[in-house]
Amino acid sequence: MKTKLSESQEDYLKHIFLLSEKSDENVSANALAERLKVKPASVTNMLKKLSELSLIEYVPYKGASLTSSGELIALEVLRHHRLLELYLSEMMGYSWDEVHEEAEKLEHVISERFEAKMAEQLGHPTHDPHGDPIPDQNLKLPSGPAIYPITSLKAGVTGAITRVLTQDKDTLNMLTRLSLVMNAELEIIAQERNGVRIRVGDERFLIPLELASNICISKNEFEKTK
Amino acid sequence: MKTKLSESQEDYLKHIFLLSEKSDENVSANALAERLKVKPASVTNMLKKLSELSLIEYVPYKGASLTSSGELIALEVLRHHRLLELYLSEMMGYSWDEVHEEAEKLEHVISERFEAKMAEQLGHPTHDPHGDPIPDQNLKLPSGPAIYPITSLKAGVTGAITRVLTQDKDTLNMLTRLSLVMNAELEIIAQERNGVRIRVGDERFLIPLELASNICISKNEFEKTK
DNA sequence: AACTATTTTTAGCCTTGCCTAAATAATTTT
DNA sequence: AAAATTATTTAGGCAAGGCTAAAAATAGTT
Repeated sequence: MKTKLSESQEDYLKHIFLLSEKSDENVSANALAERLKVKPASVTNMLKKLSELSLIEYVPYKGASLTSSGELIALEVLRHHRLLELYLSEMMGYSWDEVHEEAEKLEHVISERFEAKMAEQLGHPTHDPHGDPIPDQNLKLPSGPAIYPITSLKAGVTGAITRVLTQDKDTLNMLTRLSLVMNAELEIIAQERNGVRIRVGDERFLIPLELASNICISKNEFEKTK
Repeated sequence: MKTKLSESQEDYLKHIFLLSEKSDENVSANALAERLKVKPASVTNMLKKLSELSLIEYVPYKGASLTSSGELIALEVLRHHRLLELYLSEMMGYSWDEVHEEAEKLEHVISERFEAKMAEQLGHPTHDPHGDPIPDQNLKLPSGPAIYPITSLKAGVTGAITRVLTQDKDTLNMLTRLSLVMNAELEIIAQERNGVRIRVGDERFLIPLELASNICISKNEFEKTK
């Protein structure tokens, strides 16, 4: 149980974690296969191995969920990944659409020392460049202020972008061109059947639903009346 | 021929390069096996594959040497490795006995972009923390000032440490404790049968031959007589 | 030149992590 | 509830890159 896992195994655990976050249900072989760009049969194989190692609970035909030790490993990998994204972005001049790929490779390779150095130099940050939360040294996820996908907010609400739930390079690049970057102020103009109409500075956009559901803001407080 | 090599293949090429540097002869399966902590039979296998790929010239029982395309790959890996060592040391507060291990893993994983960013931030350096030369963007090794292992110098010669040919953590740590670090000024007191007697500051040491042959200095010029 | 010792190679096996094709279970439709 | 569709698992294979044991080549000694 002390043996170091393969990169592949770490990836499986990471994506089981990420998929569980969304759905609360057991993670299906199919969903994993799609994520990992691998055939479902290969997933079944790996799930059996991870189950042997007590890193997941796996009931054939019923999907998998992490055990607590599996979850710790997933969080460790996630911490690596998100610290790396921020490090690349803050310290090495990467743009937010470039960080994901590089982090994806490095996350399995860096030492605890490297992780600690990054965290230190970054001032023990709580969120990466996409607003994703970074587990702390004890692998606890930070409890940030409430954030909302812009699809869930009423017209008139304003707030700053705090999270963008995609790692797709081209999408991120597109958002950059629209000034829809981290911390950008934004107003919800209207929810419509084909998207969310918003204002950013002087510009107005109609963001298609699929994209809009990935953009999250923290609502501004009502102005304090003095 | 465009296909990316495995980490293992890259390592073979790197170590063939490093071994050729020393001896000028073909690299033997045995020497490689020892370096790579692998059995000679495994080496033979890999040499056949690398030969297939025209990355080495391999004559059974006669050892291997790099082709020019194999050498380019070795130099690329070496550039990654040495830039990483310097980056870890300069930008992340690693000590020189810690950098090797980490660089060993990262060298196969970082992108060209990462390489370029490091080089840029470090001001396109020519030597790593052990004084090893860093191939430039075009993979040319820098031609530095002449350096000499302290075993090869006469009594009375002084100079600054410019290269230390070991990556052994404990040896490096020991050298640090003795203030035998990069750029330290040093005087050769005498060559003796059991080692080289030297002075560093006020301290005098007798460095065993095996270690001494790994420590290189650039000789000080004679004081200009005005 | 012959014999011994050392290196190197061959042959066959193992594990990891992927694949395809076929079989089986679960789910949805009619 | 039976049939059809979809999801999952089983079975058998493949490539990488190690391993061991045995055979063959080279080198060193007498």
